[in-house]
Amino acid sequence: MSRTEPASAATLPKANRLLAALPEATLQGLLPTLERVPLPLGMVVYESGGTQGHVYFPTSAIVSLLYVLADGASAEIAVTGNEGLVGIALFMGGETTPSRAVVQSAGEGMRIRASLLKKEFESGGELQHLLLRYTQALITQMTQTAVCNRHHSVDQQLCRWLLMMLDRLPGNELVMTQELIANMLGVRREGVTEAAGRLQVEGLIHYRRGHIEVLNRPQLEARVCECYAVVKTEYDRLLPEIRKASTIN
Amino acid sequence: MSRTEPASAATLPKANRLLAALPEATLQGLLPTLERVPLPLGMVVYESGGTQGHVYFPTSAIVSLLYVLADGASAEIAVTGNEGLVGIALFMGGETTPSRAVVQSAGEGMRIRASLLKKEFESGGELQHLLLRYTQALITQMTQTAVCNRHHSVDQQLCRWLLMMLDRLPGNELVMTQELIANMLGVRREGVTEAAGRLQVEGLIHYRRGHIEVLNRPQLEARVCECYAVVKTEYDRLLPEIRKASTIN
DNA sequence: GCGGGTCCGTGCGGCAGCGCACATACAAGG
DNA sequence: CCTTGTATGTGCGCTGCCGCACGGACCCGC
Repeated sequence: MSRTEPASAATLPKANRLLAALPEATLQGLLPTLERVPLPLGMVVYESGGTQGHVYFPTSAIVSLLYVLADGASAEIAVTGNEGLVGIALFMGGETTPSRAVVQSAGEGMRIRASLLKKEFESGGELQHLLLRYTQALITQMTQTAVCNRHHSVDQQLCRWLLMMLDRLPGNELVMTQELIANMLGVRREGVTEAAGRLQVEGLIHYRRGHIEVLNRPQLEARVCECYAVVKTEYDRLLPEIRKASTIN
Repeated sequence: MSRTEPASAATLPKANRLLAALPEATLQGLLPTLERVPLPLGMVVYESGGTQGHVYFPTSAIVSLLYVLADGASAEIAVTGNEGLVGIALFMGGETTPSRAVVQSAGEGMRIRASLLKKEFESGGELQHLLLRYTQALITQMTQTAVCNRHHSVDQQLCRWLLMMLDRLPGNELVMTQELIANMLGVRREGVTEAAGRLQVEGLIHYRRGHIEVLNRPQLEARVCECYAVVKTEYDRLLPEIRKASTIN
């Protein structure tokens, strides 16, 4: 909102830090099918088991990988912002996954035809290394989610989730209802209401109808479980190229 | 135990279905550092964050990827038997992961120097495709673990865990204490005792001090949550080469 | 400025799983 | 055969989260 992003075709890809980390020549090779796309809130980028022709690189949007059970219950598996991409199955060889990708925070992204990206990937250069290291970072996020689901309280998980979103947003306010957060965490809406209420009483956040503002990030970090730091450290270790100065604490 | 496996260097690698699926020429290229190793119960194949020079292909052993929290609590992330390999970080580019790999069921495996495997991987042939598809299958197992941890009961998770072990064992008896199972599932030992007791009363399993025998697999499958089938279906879809006739139900 | 849809707050009963404590039973080795 | 270490059974109070129900508050658009 407060950002004025230059819209030229030459600089926009750089808004995704994974694309920005590519050698210039490689990026040029991708340009033919690289296109800017809006990613509105709630858009289903990939459906579970469905095949899709494009790989998405969020620039300002945030996309969640969500698993939906047969009975309708759901759980977030991982989150991707402008540090990553959505659609690893398209170069890992499986074409699809049993999970759904949904836009959680509206914005934009770049997309590339899967066939072209795969061709570049197969040529085995820096792009391949980068995407594989990103995939490993994503794996870490997924495994840590599994552990966190098993052992940590809703309070802790809410803190973790807020911090992860914050790392992928320009400001410190997120547009998000508690109902949606509950879907992501796989808990009751009331559970989120109570946890968020506690955080608000202590002055860490302030919220109103679908908006959450983080007032005291350090306190949030003091209260979160170890899972957050583990994932963040792995991202920094595996993908030093995408480090974003503004979120290094 | 009841199997008589020929020990010749020419056929032993085939006991790992991932190795068996490789083109003969590729397998030949790996032979120089391919060696048979015992994998005794409790052996730590990889330590969290540690670097290791070999990638392991279990032939008769079962290895769990385990995450151990700072307070000592733990949770299993994924399981690997003779359908897979341990050490994906060594070709994904990260060298290590924040999780531990522990032998859960004693047996043997083959190992290869990581440098050699990585070199073959980088040459981009069928081996690369196979390992990447295996990695995607493993990702599915991890994400499903996350979902299962969030939404399903200890009873259901125990069924899932038993079936996964069964798929990777020659017979229908596993050598495993309830304490260890509890560590894997990330629950109390007593919780496993109670869940296993219920299964025994209904005649699905029989156990005694560290041994569990599955008596009625179909009933176990009827009682398990959907997570088991999702993962199994993805393994079959992504890795048709490694399909094992004896466990197709 | 008013109405209706969405979002949030709260209360209540219920239950699964936890942490703890201790009793029992089994297996292996002297 | 008996001891010892380990594995399993059971009980109890507690807590975190669930499912449900409903009241209240906010915001947007007419």
